[in-house]
Amino acid sequence: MTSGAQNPYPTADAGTSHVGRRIRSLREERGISLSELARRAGVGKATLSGLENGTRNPTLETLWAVTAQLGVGLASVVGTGPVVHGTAVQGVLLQAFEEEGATYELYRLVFPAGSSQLSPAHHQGVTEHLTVFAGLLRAGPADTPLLAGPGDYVTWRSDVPHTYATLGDQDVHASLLIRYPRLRNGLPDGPVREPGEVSPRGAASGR
Amino acid sequence: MTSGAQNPYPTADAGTSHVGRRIRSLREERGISLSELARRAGVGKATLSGLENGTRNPTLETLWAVTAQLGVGLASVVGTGPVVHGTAVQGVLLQAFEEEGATYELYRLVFPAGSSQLSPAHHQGVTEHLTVFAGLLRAGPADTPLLAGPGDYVTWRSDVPHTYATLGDQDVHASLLIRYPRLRNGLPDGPVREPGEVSPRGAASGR
DNA sequence: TCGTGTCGTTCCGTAAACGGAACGATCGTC
DNA sequence: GACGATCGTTCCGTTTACGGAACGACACGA
Repeated sequence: MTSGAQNPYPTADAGTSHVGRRIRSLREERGISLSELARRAGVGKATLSGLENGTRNPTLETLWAVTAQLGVGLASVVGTGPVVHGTAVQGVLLQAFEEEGATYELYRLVFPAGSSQLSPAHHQGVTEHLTVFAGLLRAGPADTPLLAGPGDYVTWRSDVPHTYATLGDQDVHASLLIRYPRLRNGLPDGPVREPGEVSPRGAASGR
Repeated sequence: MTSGAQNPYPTADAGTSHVGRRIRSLREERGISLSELARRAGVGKATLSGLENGTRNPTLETLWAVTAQLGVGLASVVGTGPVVHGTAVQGVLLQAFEEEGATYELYRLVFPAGSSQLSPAHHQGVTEHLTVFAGLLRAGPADTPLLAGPGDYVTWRSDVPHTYATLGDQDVHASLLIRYPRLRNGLPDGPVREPGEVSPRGAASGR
């Protein structure tokens, strides 16, 4: 891998240097020197120096050793996640859960007012579960989108193309839970329940 | 770094293989083969095979290339964060924010009923901001801890040793925001406001 | 002024992560 | 059953990230 050939990451090449800056920042906040951190983490000064300056392409093990000494998780230095569905929507992955029958990914989404977004079909059996916090959003399968306002919960099967479009002049804030069922000989386990409906505000609230 | 010599990570050695399992899992959920993912990500099949099986110690660039093709952030495969303060409390870093004057780290904490925890002093100027969701918790400076119930918000300067102890027979769920002010010639900028008080429930609610 | 200590960077030989190719295994298809 | 395609693993030469040592820059005391 000479250069980030086809890395679609927003700050692909700046990625390494961003991690370096973040680590240097964390280290300086804690008031310890490069030499000291290198000693504590059990890595060479050359390694840490190159890492902080973005001139090296560090190893997972190196990153673990360093971030553990800084008392933070690796996740906090590599950024929280990528943009989910293209350009209009800004979304970051907050957390991923791995359960017996499926993997869940929780995203925080912000749709700028007036934006719309078409997302291609996911793999079979994948479902999306969206809760709107603010604004008005029309989302769901491209042919039969659903309308959701603050507090509303919508869900649909995302193995077909689906859309997101804001209504009104307000930014839309929402959380999106994507469920990837574990494949069993090519066919997914059934979803939690049959999606394709709208729960009025509060009905799907956890607490 | 021959072996995870002094890596205090809970699953230090299992870390690499955990990342590999997670990536394999994500790949299989999407129904694409190892060869195909390697091709799309622009990495060698040998690299991806070794990565998924935990027999290699992948590079940051490799991880980026692969996770980007899987449509997830690097953070989602390396786990969300480390245990915060030792053994009793289970805590994961949800997100880290980098602002002009300070860095913030947001943790999700669960204290098992009956547990208590002593945490050493942080660097000067560091403050902790804790919101209790469920249960009853006594937390704060070791000499003058504060009491907080569901909905309560407590804050203190953590440049002295501080404690956490549950009250009652209920697990305590809470969020903890740690603020690391940026150092200016060795001295931190002032904290947001003078901490050391308790806000009654609701007073500090974000939403 | 001259040590003396520590800072972060650079140099260098070694270990290992990298990509490409070859490999056996497993599936459909004829 | 033989063939072809593709699966994931293993082998191998090249590239490069690694730790240790040497380096100049700077701060502090004698």
